[in-house]
Order: sequence, then C-alpha cells, then structure tokens
Amino acid sequence: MSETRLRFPPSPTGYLHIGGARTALYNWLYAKQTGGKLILRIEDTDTDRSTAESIDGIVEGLQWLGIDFDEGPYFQTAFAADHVAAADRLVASGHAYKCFCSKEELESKREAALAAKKPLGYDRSCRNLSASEVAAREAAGLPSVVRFKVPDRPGSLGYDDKILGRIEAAYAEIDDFVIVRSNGLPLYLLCNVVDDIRDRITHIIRGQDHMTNTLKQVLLYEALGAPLPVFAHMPLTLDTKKAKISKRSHGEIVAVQFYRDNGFLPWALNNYLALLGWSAGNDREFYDREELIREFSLERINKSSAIFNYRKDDPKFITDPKILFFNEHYLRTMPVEELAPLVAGELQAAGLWDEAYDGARRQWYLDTLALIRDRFHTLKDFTSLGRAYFADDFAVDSKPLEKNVLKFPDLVTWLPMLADRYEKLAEFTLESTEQVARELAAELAVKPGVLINAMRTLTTGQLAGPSMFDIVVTLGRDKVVARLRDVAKFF
RNA sequence: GUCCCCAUCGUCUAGCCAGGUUCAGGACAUCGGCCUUUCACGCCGACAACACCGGUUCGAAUCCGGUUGGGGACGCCA
Repeated sequence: MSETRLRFPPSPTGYLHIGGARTALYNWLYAKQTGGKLILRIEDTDTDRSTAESIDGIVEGLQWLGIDFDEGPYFQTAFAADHVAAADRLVASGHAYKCFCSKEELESKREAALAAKKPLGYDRSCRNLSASEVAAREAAGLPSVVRFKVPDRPGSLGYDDKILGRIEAAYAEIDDFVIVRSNGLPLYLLCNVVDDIRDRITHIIRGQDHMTNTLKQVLLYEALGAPLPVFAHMPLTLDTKKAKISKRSHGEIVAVQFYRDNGFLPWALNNYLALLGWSAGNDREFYDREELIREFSLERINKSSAIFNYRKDDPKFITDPKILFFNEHYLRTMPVEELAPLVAGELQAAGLWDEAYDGARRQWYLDTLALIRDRFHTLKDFTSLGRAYFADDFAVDSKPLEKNVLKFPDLVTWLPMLADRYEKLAEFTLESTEQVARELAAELAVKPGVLINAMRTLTTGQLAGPSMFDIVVTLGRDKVVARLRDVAKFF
C-alpha cells in the first residue's frame, strides 16, 4: 500500500481555534500512526479576508502544540493556474458550463424561493444554452461564472465515510454549483479538490460542516478522473448553547494562543482535544504522545458533536474544567526535568530567572519545582503564587496575614526569637528546624500551628503551601531568618 | 422551507455493530468525609443519564419505524 498523505488546510481568516486544532491533531495522529505525511496548506483564495498575521498565528499555534507537518506550508493562491486549467478542462469536456445569470437575478430568485418555502437551488436556466447563445452573450459583454453540470441521472451518488458510514444523496438534490467566479477565479470546492489531487491526498479528515460539500466534490473527482480519497467527517465542537464556537462570540478562550499565553502545557491541550470526540473504547484518559498515536483510530471517532464546556460566569474556571484538570495532572506528574525549561521561560519573562538555576543551583531549582508544583494550576502560578521562592519582593496576602499573623500580636516577639534560634542552629535540616519550632511553641505554651502558620505566611506570603519545614529548608536559613525578623513591619 | 447528520449523567464518554452478565461503568465538575498545624494531592462516599412513542423479541440503552429535539448544508466564503 502506498503511503498515506493527509492535509490540514486552514483558511487564514482568523486565529487557530480549538476546533481547528482538533482537526489538525486528528490528521496528525493518523498520519503518524500510518507512517504517512501531513501537509499544511493555507487556503488563501479568499483574498479579501486572508491576512499574513493569521497565517503566522496558525503556524505558531500548531508549532506550540507540537503538531509538525512534513510538507508545506503550501499556499493555495500559488496554484491558481492549476485551478483555472482544471475549470477549463471541465468546460471543454462538457462537465461544466457558463452561466450568465446576474447576482441580482439569483438573489431575487432565492428570496422568492425562500418566501414560497421552496428549495433554494439554482434553476439551471443557463444549463442548456446553445453554443450560439453563449457566443451572443459573450459578445454582448455579459459576465459569466462557470457552473458544474450535475449529471442528469436517476438514483443517487455517495461515498463511504469512515466515521459516518455511507452518505448518499439523489443527483436531483444537488445543485449546479459555481466553480469559477465571474472574475475568473476558481472557488474553494474546485481548488480544494484540484490541490488534494495534486498533493496526492489519500485521507481527508475534516469537520462535519463539509459533509454536503463532499457530495459535490465526489462529482468533481469523478469528472477530473481522479480516484476518491478516504473521507472522515468528524463531529463539530460547539459551545454550551450548541452554537459554533467563534472568536466573535466567545473571545480568546477558544484560541490556541490563549492557552499558550496563560501557562498551559501543550500536551494537556492535545490530550483534552483528542478525547473530545474520540475514545479508545475504555476508560483511559491519559496518553503520552506515542500511546495516543498508537491507539488512535478513525473508526472510533464519535458521530455526535461535542461541547466545549467553558463557563465564563465562574472565575474559578478560566476555561473548560477538563482542560484545567489535564493541565494540573501533567503539571505535577511530568518529569521535573521537562517542566524545568517551561518554568524557566516564565521566570525569565518575569525577570526572576537566575543563570545558576542551569548551573550550580540546578538541583535546588528542580527540587523546588517538585515541591511547589502540586498546588499550581498553570505555569503562570510559578511566578505569582510561587514568587517567594525566586524573589524577595513577594506580596503577602491580606487573608493569611489577618488570620495567621495579626490575630496573634505576640508573634512580633516570638518569630524573632525563632529566627535567633535558627541562626544558631548547627545543622539546618528538616528535623532540626521542626524540633526547634516545636520546642519554642512548648515553651511559649502555644500550639505549634500558631507558629507554623505564621511562618508560612511570612516566608511565602501565602495561606497554603507545602509542608512548612520543607519550605524552610528549601528557602534556606538566610531568607527564613530575615523574613521572620521582618514580622514587625506588619504590625 | 429542502436535503443530510446526530441523540446515554450538567460536561467528556464506555456499553450499542454480534439484544440477556447493566435497576447502565469511568472521568470532569458539584457536595460530603478521611488525611493534613495550612492548602493541595491522594483516598472513600454522594448526587446525576439510556429524549419520547410504538414495533420485533421470552427479553431492548442495544434491532426497526415514527415523533420530538439539536446540529450542518443549501454563497460568485472557506
């Protein structure tokens, strides 16, 4: 069997959204699984809406997700000659014809049909124009488009969809669709097929919104004498109100870039996307790259559409809770060596990076990440909630300050006492620091928790965090002593 | 309006093709509990669904038909 060739053909009219990313991911998975190739083709024939910015955004988004392509990006406009040649060939072979109906005429007919609740299709009035009639209209300078002549046969045509099964429609139901604009530029339906034939695409995995287009494209393949690729129409991604997701109505939350900019791990998003509409038939939910490539299958993609369950009304969830769940899972289970460079990027951006973290303090850096990552949701938390581990200018939250410090005014003398003892400690370890703190609490006749919670507040600025003495040892004697002695400034 | 597709907990889904082992399993979210000097993790538990109506059958979430609901397409957009 020859190699499988797949493509991801975005139109550069916006950013890469999660629905598009999912389509790209499924194509990528299938290409990888079958040892085939993935081609990126930018479908920029809509020159009015295509932007260079959008192209960059799409390429960057795919790159961030780790969805690499083997060929491209190709640009559809670069193959305009192919498209025109194919259209000419279809007209010459009698598979297509010129139509002189004006936009206005068609529009009024469509409105009339809508009002009369009749089918909206083209009435084929130019379909049987004689050669002389065509010549006369051309001589009169009438603009024309090219329409595909849907075979006038009984019965139906169809194709076998890998996901949906057999899809059929009666020939009579299919409109004589336009393949070339009046300005001579071929349209998507044709360009797409011509490009897929030229690129030797064997499998087309795309959204179900293309289902009816596919029938027309099957006709095009047939007329162009090319073999049909395998089609697989995947379910759409809708919002909680079952409407298509779009930037206009949902904002940046549906853009892949949003996840990159908000400290998400690319694989967490991939894992989420893979399971949005596909499952291996078991309860498995975590996959690494190789496992997903191996287990993925077209046949097990769901038929029904999936809902992107974001809730903009709940500040706790900046996106679909399940994306957060996957992100948190990978954040605390991935090898800390892999996490290290990602956090490094955040620290650098925040001006908290120290070259020593890659050198002499490498081990400290890794240990610290391992210690603090359990409570974090995204990469962003390392520089916000975790700032005290990398800098001295961290903020102390008012809530823990109130609850753990100000409530016990005596701490203003107790904490410096503890600092003194820590300073004199021969060995600054987990055991010794805990022992000293507990001894002091006993001497002062207070519960150890009073001292411990105050310590956490002063050393990290946070209400919650790792076990106190892990923090103490991680921060080191100097910082702990200094921060404890600083207690007075809060009173 | 016409044509096409779809239909299991709030959400993602398993089970359906090869009907009984399912008064439907898992995950997220939610709510309780345990653990913890904190918070989280973890663990335990609770809540929660086969859209409806008929048919076939000894037996239907599973097969068939219809209804309803949802989505898509119907563009000189892609």
